[in-house]
Amino acid sequence: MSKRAYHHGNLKQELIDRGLEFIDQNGVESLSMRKLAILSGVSSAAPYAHFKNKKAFLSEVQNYITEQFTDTLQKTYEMCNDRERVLLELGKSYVLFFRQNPLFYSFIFSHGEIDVNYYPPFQMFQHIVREVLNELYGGKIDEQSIYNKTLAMWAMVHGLAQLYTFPAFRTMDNRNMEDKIEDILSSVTI
Amino acid sequence: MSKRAYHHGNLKQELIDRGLEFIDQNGVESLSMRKLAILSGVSSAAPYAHFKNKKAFLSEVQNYITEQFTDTLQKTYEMCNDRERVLLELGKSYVLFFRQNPLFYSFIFSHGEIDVNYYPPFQMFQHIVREVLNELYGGKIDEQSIYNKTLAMWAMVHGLAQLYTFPAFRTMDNRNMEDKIEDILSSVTI
DNA sequence: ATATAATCTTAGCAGCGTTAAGATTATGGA
DNA sequence: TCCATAATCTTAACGCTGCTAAGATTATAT
Repeated sequence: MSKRAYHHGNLKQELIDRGLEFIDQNGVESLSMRKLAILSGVSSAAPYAHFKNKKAFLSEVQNYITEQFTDTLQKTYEMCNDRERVLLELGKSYVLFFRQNPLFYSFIFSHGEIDVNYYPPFQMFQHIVREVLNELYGGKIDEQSIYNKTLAMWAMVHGLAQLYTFPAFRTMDNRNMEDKIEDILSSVTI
Repeated sequence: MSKRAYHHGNLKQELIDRGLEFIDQNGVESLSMRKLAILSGVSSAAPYAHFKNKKAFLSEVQNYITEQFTDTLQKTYEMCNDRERVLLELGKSYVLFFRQNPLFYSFIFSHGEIDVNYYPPFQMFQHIVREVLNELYGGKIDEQSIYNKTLAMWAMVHGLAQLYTFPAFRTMDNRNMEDKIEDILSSVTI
């Protein structure tokens, strides 16, 4: 594992980690495989022993972020005992994740490869909306209505998440933000 | 104006037009100034007589698209006589614009330069939400509540617009889509 | 111990954004 | 109408990029 070793020992993971860091600070646009390689103390062609091409590399970084994101939402869901507030808390968690790392948002969602119906964060919304509606109106809600309301709520939260990645919203501190997000989300009703 | 003229005559506009076309078909990622120049029948350095750099060029294309988008929304607003449906129609118009040109969405919104408070489409939402609330609850609505509901509605529509640019939603025909969008948007209430 | 596979370096290709220097053409004032 | 100047274009070049081929080095598995 010495610095002068011919074999790096952990290059693949280091490239991913440095990629994450770079995207977080500078965005994908200016990321280059060569820079990442040099940063990792390795020649500029070395990454191609681990990734087919740049696209495949970025795809792995995307998956990594998506996992972190999903875990964050999952923890929020598990930590919330008040069933009336779970949708609100999930929304706040969703928005805050991308506010903390604004450049992740466009990196993840700009290359349109996700199928929403199988996207874990969306499925979580679906699960919760069903819970909420069941509690409100009993068991007699049709599936179409659940799906529509899920889409509506998810779209609102998702749109708000993008909104808060815009520069005009970067000055706020997080305390204020949480309250504002809550006010916005609770200004409409399912 | 002949093809062999040393001076193109209309290069700046042709570059923008071809840029629009290229982004619409292939996305920004694979756009290069050199290709655009060749496509326009001109040497690869010619564009730099009209644009400071690639970023400035893309910025002009962005503005062009945003103008078209704003005009589309404006026309929808003017054509809708039923005041109870104007918010719904605006939302549908918003979503459909980017569904017709999905690659425009990420191109416009992925580089986070817009200030929502001065973004014409957002201002239109604000205007309409104020109208609707005035009609519903009279003139006694506080500004904060209007702003929150505007953000909520805009975020929902904006998020839905992104949703419908994803591949999984590209198979639907437009008739079905309009109905579905309407169902989704009207599944929540202000 | 040795064959094989994995990992890395070096060198090089074509394409990119951009600039400098110079050629060509349009424009406005004498 | 002529001409200086500005606008527009070409050619050539720089350093950067993604990526590949060929070969060097090291790990692994029999």
